This record gives sequence, C-alpha cells and structure tokens, in this order.
Amino acid sequence: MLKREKFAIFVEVTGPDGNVHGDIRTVRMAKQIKIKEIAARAGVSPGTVDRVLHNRGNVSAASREAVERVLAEVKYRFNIHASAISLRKEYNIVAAIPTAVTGEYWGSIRKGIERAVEEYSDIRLNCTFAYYNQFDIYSCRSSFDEIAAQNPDAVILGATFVSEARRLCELLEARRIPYVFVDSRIEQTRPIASFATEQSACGHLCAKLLDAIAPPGSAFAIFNSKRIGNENAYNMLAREEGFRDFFAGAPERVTKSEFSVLDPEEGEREVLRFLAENPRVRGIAVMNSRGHIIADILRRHGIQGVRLISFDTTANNIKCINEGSMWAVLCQYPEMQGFQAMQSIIGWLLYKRTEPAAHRDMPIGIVVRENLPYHREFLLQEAELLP
Amino acid sequence: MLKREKFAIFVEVTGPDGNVHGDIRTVRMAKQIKIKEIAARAGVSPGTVDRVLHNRGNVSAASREAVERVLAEVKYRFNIHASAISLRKEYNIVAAIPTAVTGEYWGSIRKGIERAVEEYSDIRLNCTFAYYNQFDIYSCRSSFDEIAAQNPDAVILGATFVSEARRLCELLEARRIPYVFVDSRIEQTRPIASFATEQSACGHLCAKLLDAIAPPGSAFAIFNSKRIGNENAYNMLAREEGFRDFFAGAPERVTKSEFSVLDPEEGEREVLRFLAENPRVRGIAVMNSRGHIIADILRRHGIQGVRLISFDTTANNIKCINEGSMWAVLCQYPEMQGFQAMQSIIGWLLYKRTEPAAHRDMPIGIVVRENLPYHREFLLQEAELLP
DNA sequence: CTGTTAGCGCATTCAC
DNA sequence: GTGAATGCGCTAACAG
Repeated sequence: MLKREKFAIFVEVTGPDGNVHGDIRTVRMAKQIKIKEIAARAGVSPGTVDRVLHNRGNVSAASREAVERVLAEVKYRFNIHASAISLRKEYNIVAAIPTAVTGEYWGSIRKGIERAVEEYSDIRLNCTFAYYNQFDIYSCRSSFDEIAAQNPDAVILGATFVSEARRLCELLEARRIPYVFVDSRIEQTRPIASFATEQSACGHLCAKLLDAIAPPGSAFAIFNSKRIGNENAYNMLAREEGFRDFFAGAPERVTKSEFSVLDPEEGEREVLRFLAENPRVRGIAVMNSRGHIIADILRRHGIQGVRLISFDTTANNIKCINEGSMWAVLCQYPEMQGFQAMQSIIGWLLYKRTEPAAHRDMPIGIVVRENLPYHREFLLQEAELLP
Repeated sequence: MLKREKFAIFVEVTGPDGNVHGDIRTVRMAKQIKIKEIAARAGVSPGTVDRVLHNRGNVSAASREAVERVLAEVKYRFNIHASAISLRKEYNIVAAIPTAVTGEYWGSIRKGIERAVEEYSDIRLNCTFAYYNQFDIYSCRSSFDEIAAQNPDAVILGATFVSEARRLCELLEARRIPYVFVDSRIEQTRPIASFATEQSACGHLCAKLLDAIAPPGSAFAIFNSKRIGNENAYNMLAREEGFRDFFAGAPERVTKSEFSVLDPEEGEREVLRFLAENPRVRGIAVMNSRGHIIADILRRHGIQGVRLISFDTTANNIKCINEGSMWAVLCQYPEMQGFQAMQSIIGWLLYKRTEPAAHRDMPIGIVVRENLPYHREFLLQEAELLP
C-alpha cells in the first residue's frame, strides 16, 4: 500500500474506500558544485577559478575560457557562508537621508537599515548616517559633500533635492562607488537599485477608498501642510496627481486646501473655515503623514461624517486610527525599503551581483483599525536566524 | 567647520545662515567575541566552550561554570556562517499540508517553503511534501502515519483535522521531533512556532469594509461554498463569527446563504434566487477563496451595486479584482507563512534556538484594484542575497 | 599569469 | 573530561 524509498519519493495512499488519498514527494537539494571541482574540470587551480568568478583579472584568455566553459555547463553558486567567513574586509557605508525621527517615516527607513546591519552582523559593516534637513538645501549639500569626503564603499541615498542628488551621483559614479535610492528614484542616475512607492498610484488608491466610503456624490478635499512636514513636495504632488486622476470625470468634486503646521491655531482656523465653506466635503486626503493634525481637529470639534485618509503608519497616525478619528493610512513600508537597500548593497559588495537591479516598487498597504494590530512595518520576521 | 575622525563620528555643519544643518553619526559594529576568546578567558579549550554552548555533556561542573561565567559577561552569538559551513548534516523535513495547487492558497504556502529551501541552499535540506485531501480524514491519517514512519528531523504541519493533528503531535513530541504549524494553531500542542491569521479579525475587517463601502443601512450576506473549497471549515466559522461581531448591534443586517460549487448551475440559481429575495443586500462576503464564483455570476448577470469581498489572492480572485467584479480580497500572506515556518525550523535545528517561539499572527492585507499591481505575496524580495 | 597556502570561526573526531 | 587537530568552501596573500 505504501511504496517507500529511502526517504519517501512518491507514495500513493489507498484508503478503505479504494480511493487514492495522499501523495508524497520530496524536493531534494541538488548537490552544489564547488570551486575545487570546477578547477579540476577546467584543468586549472581553484585560485584561477576564483579570479574568473570575481573578475579580478590576471587570468590568461585560455584559462578564462576553460573555466567559463565549465561554468556554462554547471550552475555554480557561491556558498555565501564560506564567502562571508573568509571575507574579512570592513565595509563603510553611508546613508544620507533626511533627519530620521523615531516613529516617523525616515526613522523607519533608518530602522530598516539598522536591522539589515544587525541581521548581517557576521559581515563587517559600518554604517554612517548623514542626516540633513530636507527643507534646507544647504544642509543637504554639506551632507553630500561630507559623503564624498568619506569615500565610502557604498551609499544609500534618500534624495529630496534632485539637483544635489544628481551632483552627488555623478561624483560617486566617477569614483565607482555604488549607491542605492530609498523613497525615490531620480532620472539620469545609475543606482544599483532603488526602492520607492509609486506615488501617483497611492493617490489614486486614496481617492478610490474615499470615494467608496463616502456617500455617493460627495466632494473631497486634499489638505496639504504648508511647507513643513516630513515628506518632500515632489511625492505630495505625485500623489495629488493620482488622486485627481481618479476623479478625472468629475474634477469639480475635488478641492484643495492648505493648513499651517508651524502655527497650529492658525492651522485649525483654516481647517474649520474650509469645512464650513465646503459643506459637501465628506472626505479628506492628507497627502503626507500629517493627517493626525486634521484628525485631532475633527475629533476635538466633534465633526462627524468626514472621512480622513493620510499616509504612513507614524506613531501619531496610528493613535488616530485606533481612536477612530482617521479612517485609514496608506503605508509605504519604509522599514522594508531601508532593509532592502542595505541588502542590495551587501549583494553588490560581497556577492558581486553587478547588474543594476531594476527599480522596485514597494507594496502599498492599507491600514485601518481592524487590521492595524496585525500590521507589521517589517514584513519578514526580524532577524529570525540570529541566535 | 567639519570635525572628522577616521571614518566620520559626528559632524555638525554650519551653513551660511549660521544654523546647524547636518548631523552625521556612525553605527559601528561591536566586535563580536569568538569561541576562542571565551575559551582563553575561561581557561579552557575551545572544544569545551563548544560543548557548553551546545549542551552536549561531557563537561565537568567546574569547566561549565567557568565558561558560563564568561558567557554571562559577554554577549556571544554564533557566527551563523561559520556554523553553517562546518555543519555538514543533512536535514530531512516533512511538510504535511492539504493538496497544494499552484495559484491557490496552499500552493502559495508550498511556494514559500520551497523558497526558504532555495534561500538557504547552503544548508542541506531535503523537504518532503506529504499532501492530503483536506476533506478526507483518511487521507490525512495516512499522510500523518507516513510522516511518523519517515522519522524526519522536523515537520511542517498544515492541520485541518484537529484530532489527527493532535495525535501526530503527541507522537512527534515523544520522539522529540520539532514541528511548526502553518495556517493554524492547535490547542494542547507544543509546536516550536505557529503562523496563522487571526481569522475572526479577518471577518471583522471584512464587515468593516463592506459596511463602509455600501450605502448606509444596507444589509449584507455571508456566502459560503458548500463543503468544497480549499479552506477548512474551522477558519470559515471563525471569520463568520468576526463578521457577525461587527454587526452585533444590528444582527438583522446579516444574512447567510450557501451555494454549490460542485454543481455550478445549481449554485448560480441559488445565488440569483437569494439576491432576488433579499433586495436590501448590498454587500457579500465570501468567507473563503471562492468569491470569484460569485463575482462571475454578478458580472454575467450585470448585477450592479452589490460589493463583494473574498479571501486570498488566488489567480481567479485577482482576475475578478482587476476586472472590477470583486471589490477587495483579504490576504493572509501564505508564502510568508511557508517561508517563515521553514525559517523557524532552520533556526531550531541549526542555531539551537530552543525556546518555542510565540505564535505569530500574520498581517491581514487588503488588496483592491488600485494596489494590486504592487501587491507581493512574498514581502521581502526573494533570495536577494543569492548570487 | 598561476598554483599553493594559510586562514576565517566553528563542529567534530580522536587521542590523551 | 578535555585539548589538539582536522575540515567545511572560499578568499587573498605569496611565491614562483
């Protein structure tokens, strides 16, 4: 009834009813070929194979070809453990990002980077964070100059000033220093990878949700904080574009307003005035993480029936979601961005993965009160393999 | 203006306006202590330290104490690379799960498991899949018996028959074979980890969404497929409970119905009849992955204004989301579950992480048409470090 | 240019 | 019980 082979290969199980019930199959690891074996087959020494694999020159055309011929037949993969263990180089990596406050967006990106350093703690990584004020081009420039001065092995860039970023990228490319982007992608640069959310899709989604949850025919407002926040204007504009695109057939349903963050009382007056003047508005989109400010105003003034959606699972926003003053936040998984950015650098530096990876769009998470308790910024469990 | 030390430690950048603009700080890896060093400090040999660390006996009380004293002072961590490389054992792992069809729920779990095997390909893992028919207790029993016969090093269990699962777990515990659950957690068992979604929270979320997107005062229906599907009844019941809980204040708004899957034409008649008899129903929840069947019926009959939410990003459901016949699916990240299950086994077997991990609730994803293109079952990029 | 060799940190014999 | 010795697969320095 049970056919069995050493460690089960294929088994059919026939039950009392005469039917086949089960099916067992084994996925066995293919035996990995080693450098030594490749060397033997190519008639060269392991050292030469290593030189070919890492493209580090000093190999005659003949040897190279011999090795490559073997390589073409077998599918060789580095044993990352053996690599890591025999690699004693220290890597200096700089992350130049806007000031990262714990619990806010850039703080999460930083956390993701730090987690990667932790996760790969068997690799000697020094990570330097160079923070700048994202509303201050001088600080950005100094920060970037400093990076150049450091001459690091790789750079992680959270770029809010496009021109400055381009300048730095040129410099890095000239020095052959690899770099990756987080939270952005900049044309005419050649990062080894970039991680960002498709902002207009976020705006589109935001509109879709507000439209779905508000009474038919409602009007909607885009609220932007005035020049202060923790996001760059570029992202906000792209989101707004996506939002308006959703209502392209009825643009009159979308209004836009601004509110001061620096002067909260003035901001509050602005918001209340706007709502009084626009009674058909039944949904508000705040295109950055400052939605909690609006939520507080709505809550304090007992304004019902106006749904609010904002961005990023910051500490403040989470509070609002929980107390019901905000309907949803859209989440960009900043921790994942940071983690993956560092991962791609490790892949490049250590494992010589030298083709630039395509840009990666991050998932867009929808977080409402009911799934908030299960939401995780960092979606793979942290450092699972660390003892 | 720039203070610098070897590789930047702290830098303040003063701009033309006299303000401080930047801030640079380095996170340097703490130097890890090695077994050799511990041995030296404890006045024993590396071998002895290893024996203590792995609890494998043949150590005098005196040596053990000496080592443990040192261990208490320093925070030692195995170098996973060195461990992995010097560990040449082959591990046989069995995954006993319901028949896994690619593109459906259990197929994704399998994929996650396979990805983990792939990702950790430097560890010798053989994974055997023992599939059973989740509606057939005989097949489950045979499958589980086979597992016992195999005497594997660890087991992944997707358990739909509680009694059978318990019986197997007892057996495994007696033989000290570690096991983990995916998609479930079963009382009175002691898995080293378990990964599952909080099903009643899913139901609750489902209700919240339907309520939000349907006109005020709408009625809602729970549609269940009759005894055929790819989910176990237990999960469906828990979801229903959560759903009803949301409407606890107005239970009359929730109706329930069933439809045949085996006989599609009959199923269609049932659905149409139900909708005709319950015109106030403006939202339908299908508590398993079979929502696409309802979606097709609604679409083919041009029934507008009834929102539909189902579970799992199966190929069929994704199609419906895209064409607009389904409003959302709730997603349980099955691939992640499979991946993490295997990860926790690796952690246990190789890195001797021996405290049972707490149960892990998976995130609950909301997938609508607008964020579908960015949705990823497997949220950390796949095999990023593989060459 | 190329082969040889000495580690990397840990696990596991094998003598003592 | 315990320490010394060997090897895992790969990298890099060193002779030729």
